[in-house]
Amino acid sequence: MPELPEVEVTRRGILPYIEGRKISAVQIIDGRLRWQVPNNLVRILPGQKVCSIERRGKYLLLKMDTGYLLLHLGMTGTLRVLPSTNPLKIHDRVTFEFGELSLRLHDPRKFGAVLWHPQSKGPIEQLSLLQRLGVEPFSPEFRGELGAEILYRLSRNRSVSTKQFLLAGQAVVGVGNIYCSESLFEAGIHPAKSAGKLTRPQCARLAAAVRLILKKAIDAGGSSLKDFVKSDGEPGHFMLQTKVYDRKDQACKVCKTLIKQIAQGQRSTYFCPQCQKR
DNA sequence: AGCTCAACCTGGCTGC
DNA sequence: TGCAGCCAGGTTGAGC
Repeated sequence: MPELPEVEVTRRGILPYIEGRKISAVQIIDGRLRWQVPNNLVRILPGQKVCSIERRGKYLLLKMDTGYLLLHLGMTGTLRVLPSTNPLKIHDRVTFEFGELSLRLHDPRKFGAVLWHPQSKGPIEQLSLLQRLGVEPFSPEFRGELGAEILYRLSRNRSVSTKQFLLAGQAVVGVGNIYCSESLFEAGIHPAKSAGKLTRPQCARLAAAVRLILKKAIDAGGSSLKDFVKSDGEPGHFMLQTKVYDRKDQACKVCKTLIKQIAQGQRSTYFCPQCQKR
């Protein structure tokens, strides 16, 4: 689930309950995530206030009094705010207590991450994990022609497919496997086209498509926010109605041609061979 | 530098 | 039913 829209919806969902509040306790139920969750969080975090909750790519950045708490949802992570009296569920990995409320990271596949970046190590932007990320799709730097220019410039002399170029997030962040297929369809670009051969008009269409698809997905998820605090159960699935993703052998919603599925870099790509051209 | 691919994990579905 | 095999929303890092 967690591509940029889902992470952003999560950020907005937990914000009203967590921002400005102090952590009272931390429990690491199973810290063997992508990287080992630092054990000292249990000691460091209690008493610290969540000053703000920001997002960079698919990372959530909780600004604390003495540093940043970085959270990543990986492939299967969810963050929920629950009454702290609720019992832990299987696959709950870390729980942050805020008095009567708990913020819980639930992550069956354990590809998520919980990291600590103390103020003493400098600005969060200098963290190598964040430094290699492309620009934010909704930032001024990616608005209008600037977005097209970034895609065009960074794709020059690249032999990888446009699908892999976009998914890598070096140019623009947040486009995961689902929204990558959807964005390429929206832009009418064949996923196997070499990134280096993208024309300027194609880059312009792709930049616009990325902004549109991600925005639509965020808007669709926003409607589920009112139910963000639940005693039990999963957050409602708010994935955008897809035009190509997971629609192999189904009719294209535009031209009725059958949607194709191919593998690119060990990931599935879906596209319409009629609507999307090299 | 850029590309490909294995690896990290668990669960759910398909097909025998 | 049981079980093997395959697939899944992300990202790093090794090896070429």
